[in-house]
Amino acid sequence: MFEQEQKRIEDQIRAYCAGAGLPEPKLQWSWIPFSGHWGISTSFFQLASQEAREKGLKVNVAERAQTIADGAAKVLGQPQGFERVEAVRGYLNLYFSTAEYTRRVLDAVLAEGDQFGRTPGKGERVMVEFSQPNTHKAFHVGHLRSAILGDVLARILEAAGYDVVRANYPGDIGLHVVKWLWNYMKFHTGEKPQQDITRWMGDLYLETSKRLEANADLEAEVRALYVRWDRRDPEVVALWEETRQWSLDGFKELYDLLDIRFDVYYFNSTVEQAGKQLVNDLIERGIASDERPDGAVVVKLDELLGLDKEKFRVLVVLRSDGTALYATEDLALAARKFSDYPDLTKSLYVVDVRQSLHFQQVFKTLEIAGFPWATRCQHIPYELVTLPGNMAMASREGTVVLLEDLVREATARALEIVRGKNPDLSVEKQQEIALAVALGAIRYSMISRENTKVVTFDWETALDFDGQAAPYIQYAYVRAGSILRKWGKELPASGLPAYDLTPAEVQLVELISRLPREIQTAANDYRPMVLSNLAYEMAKAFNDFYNQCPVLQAEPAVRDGRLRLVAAARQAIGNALGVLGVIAPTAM
RNA sequence: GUCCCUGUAGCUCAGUGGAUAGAGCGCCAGCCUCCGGAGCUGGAAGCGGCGGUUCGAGUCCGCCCAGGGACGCCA
Repeated sequence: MFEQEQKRIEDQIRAYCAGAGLPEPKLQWSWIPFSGHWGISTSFFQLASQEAREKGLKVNVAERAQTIADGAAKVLGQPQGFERVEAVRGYLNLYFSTAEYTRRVLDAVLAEGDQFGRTPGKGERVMVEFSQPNTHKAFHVGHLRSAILGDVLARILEAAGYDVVRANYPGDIGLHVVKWLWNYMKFHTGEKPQQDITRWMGDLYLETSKRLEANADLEAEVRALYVRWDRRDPEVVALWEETRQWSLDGFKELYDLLDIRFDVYYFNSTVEQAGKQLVNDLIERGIASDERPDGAVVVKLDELLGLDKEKFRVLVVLRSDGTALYATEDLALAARKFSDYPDLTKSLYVVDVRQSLHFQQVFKTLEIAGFPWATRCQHIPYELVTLPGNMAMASREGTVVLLEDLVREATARALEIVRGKNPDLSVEKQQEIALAVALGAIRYSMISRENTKVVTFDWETALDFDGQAAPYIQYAYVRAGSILRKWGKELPASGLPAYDLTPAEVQLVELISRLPREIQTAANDYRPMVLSNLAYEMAKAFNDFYNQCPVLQAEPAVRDGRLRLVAAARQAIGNALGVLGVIAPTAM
């Protein structure tokens, strides 16, 4: 937003350095770090140090940097668009004309409306694969991180101008499914889930695990059933298809609840054959070694690459009995994606960090096999959601917190508060708000930290709506809307603020102005946290402003400026929440 | 054994190589005749260790310590 001014200043400083016989400066700008001040800053330490080296001088770098900064400040004088230039402790600080820049930022936000922060199309298509749920199992809080992280990543990439394809890869076949079918056929024939489908499926899975644990002899029956599946026994296939659909229906309900959608579903069961073919091709081309019947089919990556130290190790691509592994299917899936969408510039996999090596191996194998798109595949790892005591959530152990339970508890807690604060609202409206708050809080907890950090789930934190959490941001949004509703008229026309802005106001405007840039950063680094942090900071700055600066009671000239600021803050916070997939309510 | 991730306040986390390391929770003390107290103000409290690079290191490099994870037929 300030590129032109910055460029002009840079040219002047360069000219000054050239004239003073100094080396060419690099000029890295940063924001003035003192809150309540708004402007850009650069230091001359590097330049001073470089000069000393080149000229073989022994100087005090800090002093020399200050001298250079002084000189630059003198040359710049009072540049247009800035209200103050200072050289202090080796830094050159340029303070914006806050009135002018504030007007510029607010005008941009209000003109762009819900597009503010978003970047027009880049013409690049990216696929994000996320939320790979196993059918016939429960959907618990541990599964939530991939679903939400992937969804938010997709939203951020879209906002940053990418054309995003959202892909789901359900695990719809495998031993866990056959076990479930075995239990169903033996003990539950004819039963159908009525409501809470996913819970019902999960309960049956847990029951299955317990039965098999209690009696090891039953494994033989499961194996027999697996053989029937492998032969595509019509009865088994029909039951598999029917029960799989129950799971998918259940997942659909949960995704709808979470406002998560997919453009394409790749089912695990549909890439098995293609995977085996691909492996055969690798064997023929000498990339994979067929060690059957004594061993499996493997790709000796380090050997193929001529590496001395072990790095990629060995990837098993087919079992010794010829059946497919996860790796078999992943090879085919990657190819399928680029066959369906040849123009993908990136194929992202949002999968937990434990599979880092696996994906490195798969992608490297594809690269060796000569697929030109192999280098466009990238794993986006994230850490797990665990229970206190670093206990993993495991369906077969039953040590899980179900998504349904979390949403229900959180909504109940939120509803209590909403009722107390908004007794006049209809019950439906109260419930709607409570759900928005609950879902927002859940979402935020999954994306407000580094992807590589473990989320420890505990009920107390999950149900705490105070402080650094989505409800705090939603609350700031509601308060801003409340002021505008009370005002009830058109926004005042644009103009330079006719008063000196307080530090709180400057801080708020500055944060708002960052939104477009931070969305880009979040997209480039695949780090939603960058945006969730900004959203929180904007909300915090708004609450500061709200407490310190009366709007409607202020004298008209001040009031008009602040009304535009409130409207812009509301817009920016709302847009940020939108990109995070958090509902911005009108009351709460 | 090899590789990856993590280590910042009592707890949970931020912190583009740059100025005074910031939030939340919890604790203590305050703030509703004033636009919504899911809020605000103030207070106590911190970079795992040792070296190195650099004008400058929480940040980069090396080694160590601690926790977690992955390492040929689980997904």
